[in-house]
Amino acid sequence: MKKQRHSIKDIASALNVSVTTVSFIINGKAKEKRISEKVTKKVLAYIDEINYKPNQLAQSLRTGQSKIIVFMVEDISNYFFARLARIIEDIAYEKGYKVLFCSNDNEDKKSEELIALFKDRQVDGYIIIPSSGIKGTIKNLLDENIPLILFDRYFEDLPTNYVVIDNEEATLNATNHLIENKFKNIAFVTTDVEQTQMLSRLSGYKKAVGQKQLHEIVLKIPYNAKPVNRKAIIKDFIINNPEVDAVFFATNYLTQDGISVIKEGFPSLLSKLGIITFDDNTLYEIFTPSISAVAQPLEEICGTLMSMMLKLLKKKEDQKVEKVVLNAKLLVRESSLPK
Amino acid sequence: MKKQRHSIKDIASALNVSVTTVSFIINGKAKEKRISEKVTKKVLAYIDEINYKPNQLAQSLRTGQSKIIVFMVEDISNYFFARLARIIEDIAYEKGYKVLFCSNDNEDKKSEELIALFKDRQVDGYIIIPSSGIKGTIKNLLDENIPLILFDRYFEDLPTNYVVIDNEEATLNATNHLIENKFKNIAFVTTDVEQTQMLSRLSGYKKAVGQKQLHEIVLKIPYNAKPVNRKAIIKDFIINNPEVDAVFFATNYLTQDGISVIKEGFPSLLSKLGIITFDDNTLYEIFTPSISAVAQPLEEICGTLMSMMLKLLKKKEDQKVEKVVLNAKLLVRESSLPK
DNA sequence: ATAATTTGCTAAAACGATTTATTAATTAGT
DNA sequence: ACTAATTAATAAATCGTTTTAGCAAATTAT
Repeated sequence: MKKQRHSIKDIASALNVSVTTVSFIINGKAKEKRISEKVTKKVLAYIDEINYKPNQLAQSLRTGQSKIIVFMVEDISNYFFARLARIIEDIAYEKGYKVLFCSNDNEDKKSEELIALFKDRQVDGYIIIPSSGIKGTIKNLLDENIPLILFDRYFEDLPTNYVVIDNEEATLNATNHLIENKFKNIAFVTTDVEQTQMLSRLSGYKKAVGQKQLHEIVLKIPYNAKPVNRKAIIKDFIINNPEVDAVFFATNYLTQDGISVIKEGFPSLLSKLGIITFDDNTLYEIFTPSISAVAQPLEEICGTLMSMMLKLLKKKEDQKVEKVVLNAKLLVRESSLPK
Repeated sequence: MKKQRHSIKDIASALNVSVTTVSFIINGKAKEKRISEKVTKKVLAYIDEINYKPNQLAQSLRTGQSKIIVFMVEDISNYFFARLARIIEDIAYEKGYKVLFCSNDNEDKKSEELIALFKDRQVDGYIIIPSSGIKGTIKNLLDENIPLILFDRYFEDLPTNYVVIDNEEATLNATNHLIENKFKNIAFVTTDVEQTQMLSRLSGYKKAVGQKQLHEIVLKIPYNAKPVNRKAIIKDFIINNPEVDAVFFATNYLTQDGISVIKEGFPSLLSKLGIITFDDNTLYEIFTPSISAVAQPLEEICGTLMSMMLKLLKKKEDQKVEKVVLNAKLLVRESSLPK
């Protein structure tokens, strides 16, 4: 019952031409290779008739091109990454590429395992959110001249292509927005990971409060802390800093923890506190109060990533390293307006 | 500078043995094929030394196994699907499989294009949320004896493996919960797609209100309506049905639309109305009021899917069709409790 | 009429593995 | 001492493409 898959060989023998001829025709090299109009038509017609589709595996083996790219993020179930994934997917499929998505949980071991895995599979290119300690592995990819783009964060001293947003500018603006709306004691809740994106976000906040001579109130939560512990830390922080009238959460899971703590422990604060979060979520819009967010330009990020990738895939040699910095946008909602 | 990738041939010639011998050893058939202990050790040592990894493409071409499975959902950026994807990813990678995720937007054309695409790539198995009109395509996969599991919904008259939840039971319970909490006029907001999951959800609701002799108040929103139009429809519905004291949203994007409409147009209703939504989201917990949700057992669904898939991949012949129905869980939060 | 080109097509190698069939060298059996 | 069985290894076919190198026939040039 199993339907027969056709191969070039089948076509060739059915039409009494050579495999070479068929291959040339399929690959649009008929004219260039001087295959007669007559034969070309015959073959194309037959291909159409039996609905022949080349075996991609064989093609890949021969050409060394798998037509697969890797998109590695922290956690594909996270809203921000999932949105990116979807946009990348659409562009890639349109261009004839398939995408292997994977999550590294921002862990070096996972990142390295995954990269090793993909190498055996002759993946054509990598778009990666690197965990902090895989500079070596990234450098290897670089040395092997494999198409590679980092995004969201990067390594200062590694000449890689990357696409990031101007995190400092983003938090600077957002913090200023809070200041303009009369918030005086703005806390910045972030993690302790020393990656470029987080450092820039912190630095933007510091710049803003510094310029206005306000107090820096920073809470760094250990990256590996479990949700319960993170919440406990935030709760303590709120108790110990009663002067705080606004909170800037540097990443979305912290926002979630923070709001949860406030809702449980200090419900009256929810409408009083100024709140801004980094990375938007559709649901923030329908929160009560709706939550202001720094939104990354998802389409633009993905568009840039993919057009860079396609360029890299075309000609692998002597390409200049491209560093792209895009701008985030502050979505002002109720939570950051005067109360 | 490009690092040389090693092939079996390289190993063979470096050690003065045949390619066959090396292959046997790599595949653990040394004893079975009577390769001497001595040669085996030598080869293994060398493989380890140069860190040889077989070329998966070549392997796949020869064996017909790509070690790739497809996971097709409506939209990978949707929270529910993204969560599933992540869990599937973890299980698959652990078992040596890679996953091609893709989104069909519940459109037949996309689904069919994607499936056609993957066939050329010799994908080993498919886990699919089918759009409503691809019964034919699914049947073809079935006839070709390709490992296939549908989930979330299925075709009544097609003997496919599937994993779904008991939607009827879920909405029946959830509706009863509203009734027990004194809500009398419970609206059910759903879409007009005639797929098994949506029909069952509706039927569970109808059963519940029927048993208690309450009014059926059902709003079916065209699946293809744009968010703006969906909201307009919901708004009209609210205006025209002032008796409604609770709303059951049959799927998560409708919840979003609904809350948005309520927040904008009828803010006082938000705390008065009973609300339940289908499919949970971490953020619902920290909403004000927190939103009660019917939560599907994600881990269980994915675990079942993958163990079924691995079984299918092992021995392709004469397998019984498996139909698994799991139970959802009602997460009771503020929105469905008495006011 | 002969040499040089052009046209139309193809044989065969290659990609990197797996697997079947076979060979050569030992060892065991009688 | 001669056959049978076992051990150790390998040559070659295969998966389905792409691509290089080349051949024969037809055409053009001289």
